[in-house]
Amino acid sequence: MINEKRYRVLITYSLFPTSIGWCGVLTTQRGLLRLYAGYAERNQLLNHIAGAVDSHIKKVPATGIVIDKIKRYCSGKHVSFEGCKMDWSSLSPFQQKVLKAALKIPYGSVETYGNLARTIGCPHGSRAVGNALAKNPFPLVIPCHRIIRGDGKPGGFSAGGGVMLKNKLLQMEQLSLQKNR
DNA sequence: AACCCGCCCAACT
DNA sequence: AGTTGGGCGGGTT
Repeated sequence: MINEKRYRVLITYSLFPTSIGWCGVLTTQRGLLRLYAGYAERNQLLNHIAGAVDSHIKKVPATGIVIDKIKRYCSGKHVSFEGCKMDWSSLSPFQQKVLKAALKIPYGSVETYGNLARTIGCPHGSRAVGNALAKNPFPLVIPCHRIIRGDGKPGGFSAGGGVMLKNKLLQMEQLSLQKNR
């Protein structure tokens, strides 16, 4: 449960619609705390956030560099999220390792769970990698949708929208690259 | 410490 | 196209 007292910081939230559904961010002064993406209804997203947060948090306008990038990414642009400040404080060392490795997968390309496990020095940890990615607090920004199964199937996707959204994002990235060739 | 689960994988059938 | 056993981190009791 997300709690301002535990984090010892103020948390604010913003909601905004995109072409892949309603998105939202939770932010502290340390940076991005949570990112939600792909909700069909604004209220679904609101309920989800309300269920994850243990205190009253302040709503702020959906502006700023990160939100801007998310909006541009969702509209099919080739966006780099490099330089986005994120609050990693609630994540285990293993999860941080997995997510930071995932961050290096370039726009428009994919990697398998097994290969990612190998690159972080955990050769038989594919399933553990999947577990860590399932709890990715920053979908889109950390492109967990670019990690697929070894047999070519998409695998799972726990962010709003599920595997449908995962496929849509991959397709969107392919299309964007083809256009700019 | 034991137990269970999960965005998996390779090697089978 | 299913099934099986292995493998791993993390949460729960």
